[in-house]
Amino acid sequence: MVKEEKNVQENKPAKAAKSEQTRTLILETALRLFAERGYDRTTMRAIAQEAGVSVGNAYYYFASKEHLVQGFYDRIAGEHAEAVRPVLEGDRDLAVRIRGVLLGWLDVAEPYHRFASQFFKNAADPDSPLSPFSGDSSAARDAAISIHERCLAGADVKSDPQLAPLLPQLMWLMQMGLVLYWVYDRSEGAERSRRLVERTAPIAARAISLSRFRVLRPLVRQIHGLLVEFLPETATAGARGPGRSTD
Amino acid sequence: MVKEEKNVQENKPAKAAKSEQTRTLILETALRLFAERGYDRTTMRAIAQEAGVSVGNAYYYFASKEHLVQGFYDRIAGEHAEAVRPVLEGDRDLAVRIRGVLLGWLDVAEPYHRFASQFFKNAADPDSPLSPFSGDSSAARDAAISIHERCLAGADVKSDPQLAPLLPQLMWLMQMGLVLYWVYDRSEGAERSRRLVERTAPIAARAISLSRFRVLRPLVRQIHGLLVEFLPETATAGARGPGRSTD
DNA sequence: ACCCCTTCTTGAACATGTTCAAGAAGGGGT
DNA sequence: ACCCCTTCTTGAACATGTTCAAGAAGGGGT
Repeated sequence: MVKEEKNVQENKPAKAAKSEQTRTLILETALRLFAERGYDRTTMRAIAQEAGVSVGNAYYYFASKEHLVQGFYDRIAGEHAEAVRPVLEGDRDLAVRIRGVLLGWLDVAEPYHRFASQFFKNAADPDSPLSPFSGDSSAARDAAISIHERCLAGADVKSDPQLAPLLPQLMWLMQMGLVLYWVYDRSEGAERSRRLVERTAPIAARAISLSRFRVLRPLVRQIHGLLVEFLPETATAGARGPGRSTD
Repeated sequence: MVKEEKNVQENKPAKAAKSEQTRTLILETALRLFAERGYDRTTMRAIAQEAGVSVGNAYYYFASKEHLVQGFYDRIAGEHAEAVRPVLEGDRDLAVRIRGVLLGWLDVAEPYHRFASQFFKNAADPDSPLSPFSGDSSAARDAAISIHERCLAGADVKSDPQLAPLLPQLMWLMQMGLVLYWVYDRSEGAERSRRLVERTAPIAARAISLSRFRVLRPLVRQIHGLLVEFLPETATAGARGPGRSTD
């Protein structure tokens, strides 16, 4: 249901359905066990047993334990888009909107907080398909960037016109920073991460609206140049790790 | 030589020397093998065998394979401090100094670039002793922050007086961002990372010197408040992940 | 010289991610 | 009905980080 035909070529629908069913069963079982016991303490043997298949079969559908986590990203991205809808249709104050989007993410991600750090271990590996910059993650990434796009577009703030089109990606980077902080955050209910959002959102909003001031013109131009060079040109262009283009 | 008496209580010097010798032998062997074959492809068995000790003995001195990498951090930190000396005694222009410090790090780290991603996979796990925020990393972290301290202190730039004491840690965070980028950077000779430094250093310098302007006063105050709350109070205070204090 | 306590050292055993050869199931062409 | 080819499935075997009970080594107090 979430994604189809990845490891498997196109078949007759009936056949595919059966195969997809097994695949989904394994994935769902894995995500459930991850949530129950955490990533490290969920063994491939346990997943297989719980799903009623053999270990080898799990590896037939998923190249590694890490690949099982991809479904987690897609799920969070979808739920975030959903949760954030009222915010985007509500207040036009940028600080409020940014705050809502980021807190919304924290809400959606909360159930997975316990084992997020173990996911993240893999995400930090550029070679991992779980890396937020990898091609495999582009769907979730584009969805997130588009949220920030709408967040900015619906706000009553004018920013530097040259900078404006780059801001959604910049906000996404900021969100990645938040995610990083959140992963490390051990406080009750991710209290400190929420507080970080509360304090950061107005700063970001203020910085964005200040970007039109004359004193800041040279700085803003410099930042603009930096972003043009180092951000991928289009959000939907797919995988874009640093230097990937030169491989 | 690099660090003493960590796992081992104080003993008579002679005894300690022998123990320390074994410890060092294991560490050196491990670092050599890491450099030769990469982290993942160096097994604990291989390290033990190459060092002429038993696997169990390696675990007597190092709590885990990851702990062996700590030596790598210390080494890089030391070499960086060394490499950066001429920069800190040279030009007083802040942009030049920041550029020098960051490029210096890239130079020092270059030989390890190939394996960095494998190291960092573990470093991103907050529970890992390799996390740059962990207590085990505080020595290397403090060394790095102190470099930025000297970098800023020796520059001919006046920044907002309230913000000034927090800047070294902020610069260190920025450096962590660079490290993250560098880990992902696949370009020849980390070309793109170097370019990122070239473009970022003047921006950082400009932002720092702009921090005294009146228009920016409210923004700077907000940022200051944020940093006071979210940065550990003293660089040498030891482990300080988010919320660690509440555990 | 001897005893005892701490510090080191050992290698087998364990846990768990991953691979692999073997074969079962399914289905299409004849 | 039968053959063959692809798709699935199996569980034992493998690789490798980590633990542990056992004992060796060393040295200080008597």
